[in-house]
Amino acid sequence: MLNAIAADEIATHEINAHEAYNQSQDQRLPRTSPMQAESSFKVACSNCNLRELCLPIGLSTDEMSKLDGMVATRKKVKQGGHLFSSGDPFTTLYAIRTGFFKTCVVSEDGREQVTGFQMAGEIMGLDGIVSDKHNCNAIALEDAEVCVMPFNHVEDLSREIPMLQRHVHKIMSREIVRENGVMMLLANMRAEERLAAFLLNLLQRLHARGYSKSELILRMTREEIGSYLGMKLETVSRTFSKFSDEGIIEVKQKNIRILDHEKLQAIFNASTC
Amino acid sequence: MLNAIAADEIATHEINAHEAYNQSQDQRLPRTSPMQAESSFKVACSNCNLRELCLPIGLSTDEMSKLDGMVATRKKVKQGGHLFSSGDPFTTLYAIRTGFFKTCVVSEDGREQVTGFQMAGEIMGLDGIVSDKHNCNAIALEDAEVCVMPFNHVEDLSREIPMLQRHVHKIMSREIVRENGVMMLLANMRAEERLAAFLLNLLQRLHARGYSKSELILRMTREEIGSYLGMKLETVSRTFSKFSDEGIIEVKQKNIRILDHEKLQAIFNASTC
DNA sequence: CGGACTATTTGATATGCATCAAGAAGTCAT
DNA sequence: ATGACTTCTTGATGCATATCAAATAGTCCG
Repeated sequence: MLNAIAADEIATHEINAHEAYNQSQDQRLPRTSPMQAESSFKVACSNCNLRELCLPIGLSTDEMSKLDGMVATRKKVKQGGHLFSSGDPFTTLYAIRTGFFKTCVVSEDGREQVTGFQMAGEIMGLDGIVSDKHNCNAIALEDAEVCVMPFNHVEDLSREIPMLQRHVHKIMSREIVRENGVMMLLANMRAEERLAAFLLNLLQRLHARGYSKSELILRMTREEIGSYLGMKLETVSRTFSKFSDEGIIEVKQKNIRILDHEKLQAIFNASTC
Repeated sequence: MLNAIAADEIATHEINAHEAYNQSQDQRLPRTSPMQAESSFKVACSNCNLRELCLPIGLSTDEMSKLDGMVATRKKVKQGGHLFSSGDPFTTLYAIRTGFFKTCVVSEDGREQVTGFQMAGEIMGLDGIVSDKHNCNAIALEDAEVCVMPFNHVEDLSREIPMLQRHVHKIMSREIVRENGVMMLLANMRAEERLAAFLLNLLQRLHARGYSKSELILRMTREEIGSYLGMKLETVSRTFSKFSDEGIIEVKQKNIRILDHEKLQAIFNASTC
């Protein structure tokens, strides 16, 4: 049933991330860590507290040390900055360490279609593999840092470490399944259902990273939400207001508090029953 | 610009297929070949006249003979039959040899969202990798035959043959990019633009397989088209009629003849300018 | 061939969301 | 803090497509 699809596939971006993060909630995102001079520290996946999100689990220490060669370097991107742009030559994948991104395609006249929002532990750049150049823009919605993983390193290591090979395949498959879910959302759901699905998806992904299930800060504008969900910003705003009137959520600008998770879920489920 | 995206990515499903097929148009699809007892012949990619669609180009004969182990067997699917269903354990990918498929997700009450249409040379089953079970149904829209490629064979061979590894990555990336295009179509375009995009996409893929650029037979119903394009079957029908009235196409049931390719392209471009 | 079914077309009407518009709230830079 | 800018909210109206309905065409099978 659609519900199952949505709960598992639309909404779930990460496997095992949940468990991993329940263990160490208070050291979760070192966004405000005093150590800012990362370049002087060794860039090592083996010490990274996001490795449960990015990497396969159960690697031997030997394999793990090989993997440390995968990330060539790190890169910071300021809010509003482009990590890569459509047409850029594709050479590397990126894993988000901190921050929040959107990926989008922009037409000549400036209209944009947001194709996804990405957060810590998620991989960007997969769209570039097919034609050796990027197919979309990746723009930071807040100051961010990413791990730069040259794609031929990834491929070389994948041939040596079958578990990594499988992991890469799963990441790509997951993106395919996610987009399947978005297609369904765009083709079949009404505005309220879309927004409910969107919020539930964000909540779940954030929860897997140790954040609250009942509160979130939107990093994107109403217009960007609308673009992603195939509706106009006014409709996004109205729908937020409607949810607010009905006591389902509390909206204070970009701060959203979930007052009635069940009802939100019910609105989303409505589309499937 | 959107046009470029659409022309290259929404519309293009295959690379190099075009060139390959211009060379040997008359032996293209052996659908009506007298040799029906395939099981008695060796299943070998190296002799397959679809290999330019499925496989990387430029392999050595040594690599090519290794590859012959990739396809374990072939499988026939009758019109209306399921190649696989949502929830089935995932073990293999499938390459279409002959016939035409749709992939879709179905909700409990029977409503379906078509997520794609697949034809000869295209790969199905990628959605199953992430969770080791299939995430959608693959249903034959006409009698079909597929090559069964156990996924662990594919992974084993990928580690030995870097060009195959890259090829597998490209196929998955292409699917991601295709779905990006569909998202844009669903979120931004109006009915006429969607149908124009759909027809142009089919025409291009068929042309790459040696078929006419100005004629096609729809293997799917209006309802299936509508599901894919996020519109109701009545709207699909009306839009066909409109195109017909305007002299852009000629519609005889499932037979479509393109009378004014330029105009069709212009309708599609309209969405991007 | 004939009957039952499915698929398609076309018309009339309803509706959800887009569009247009204007003001309010929030943010940023000086 | 002040003004300029962006983002957001809310209202009024219009339109594209959905919905409901019925007739026609095509297909399948005994």
